[in-house]
Amino acid sequence: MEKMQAKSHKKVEMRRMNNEEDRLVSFSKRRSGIYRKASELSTLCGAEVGILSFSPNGKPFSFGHPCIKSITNKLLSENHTPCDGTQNLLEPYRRVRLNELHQNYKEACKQMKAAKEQEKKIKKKSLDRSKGWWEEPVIELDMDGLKQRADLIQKLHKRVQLQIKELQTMASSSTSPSDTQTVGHGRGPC
Amino acid sequence: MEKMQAKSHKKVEMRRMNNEEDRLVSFSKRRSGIYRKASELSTLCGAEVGILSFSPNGKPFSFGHPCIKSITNKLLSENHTPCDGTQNLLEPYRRVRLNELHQNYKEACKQMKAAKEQEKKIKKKSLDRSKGWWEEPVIELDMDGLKQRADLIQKLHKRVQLQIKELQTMASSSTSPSDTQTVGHGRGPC
DNA sequence: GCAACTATCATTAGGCA
DNA sequence: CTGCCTAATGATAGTTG
Repeated sequence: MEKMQAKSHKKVEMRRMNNEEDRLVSFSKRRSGIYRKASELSTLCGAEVGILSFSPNGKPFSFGHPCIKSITNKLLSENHTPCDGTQNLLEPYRRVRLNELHQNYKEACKQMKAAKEQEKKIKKKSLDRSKGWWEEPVIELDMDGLKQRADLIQKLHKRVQLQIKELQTMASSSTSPSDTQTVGHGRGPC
Repeated sequence: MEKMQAKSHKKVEMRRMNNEEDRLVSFSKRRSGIYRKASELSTLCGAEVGILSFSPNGKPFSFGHPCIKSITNKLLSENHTPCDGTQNLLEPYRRVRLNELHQNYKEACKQMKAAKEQEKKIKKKSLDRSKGWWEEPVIELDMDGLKQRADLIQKLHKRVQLQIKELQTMASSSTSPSDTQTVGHGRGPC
């Protein structure tokens, strides 16, 4: 069929697209673009980048270079001494304290990761590998595997949750009562 | 001063830049670009995006739209019913199980957030506000405040950690022994 | 849904402040 | 580290398989 002179695109307004499908398509394309950018940033500059996003439909995606896990770990453990000749940001003393505080986060993250791995594995079975190394859709669960796992963890979870609630209470009473604001663009209620 | 005919840029090779300063400059510029892209993605498509990155020097930056916190929360709670007419990905039954599992993660995250908030507040005091609403450097801690907080949390942490370790052990024994691999680009050892 | 295409728009390297 | 500048590269809307 003869190729029509592609009308190419107009300047796009920066506001929520009206058409649902357009939003999804644009999301896919632009997400790819951002992943490429992030990858380049990492390669060119030696930085580490992690991205977590939700599609308009609420479908979650994640990206990491070298991998999401190392990003989250690095955020808190900081056990290595990278190219920090110039930065004296976290002194050893503070770091020790921070590390201890952050253990909680790391450990809990492992649980999440494990769950996500399972989802990923299942999803990946029916996934085209050549799509791109950087994309890891995290959806759709294996019913049986997850149920077993959830039952198991659920029991433990209840115990842990009690402990954590205690921790929450004491911690919040030692600081300002309303210390949970974040910056962000603040489009909606946080 | 007369403007020199800007030599403009050559095609850039996709490999780690040799010059350290170039890397830092490029990191800043490209990071800004990625943030803009993420913001656009969010605005145009109604998606939620969170980005965590480390500069070549290890300096951490985060970005979130509408805010980082809502992203991490949304990842796990999923209490709302968005535009999911087409997706039947997580059925109610599975979601309940998942929610319980994810409570752990959320609670632990709160601790982290609280700590990060504190860092941020302190840092923000001496920070140029006009730089941009989307950037939140998370560095440099308040010695006294953090110490107090850390001492408190440390005690509780130890108790919780024990519980979590149990949870870890039981969980991993119920799945494959080596279930902690992640995808990512895998540049270095994960 | 993604892949290819291409005319247009958008980002950015490099230089300087 | 960021902003401004310009020319050059890069991303992508709109369309077709």
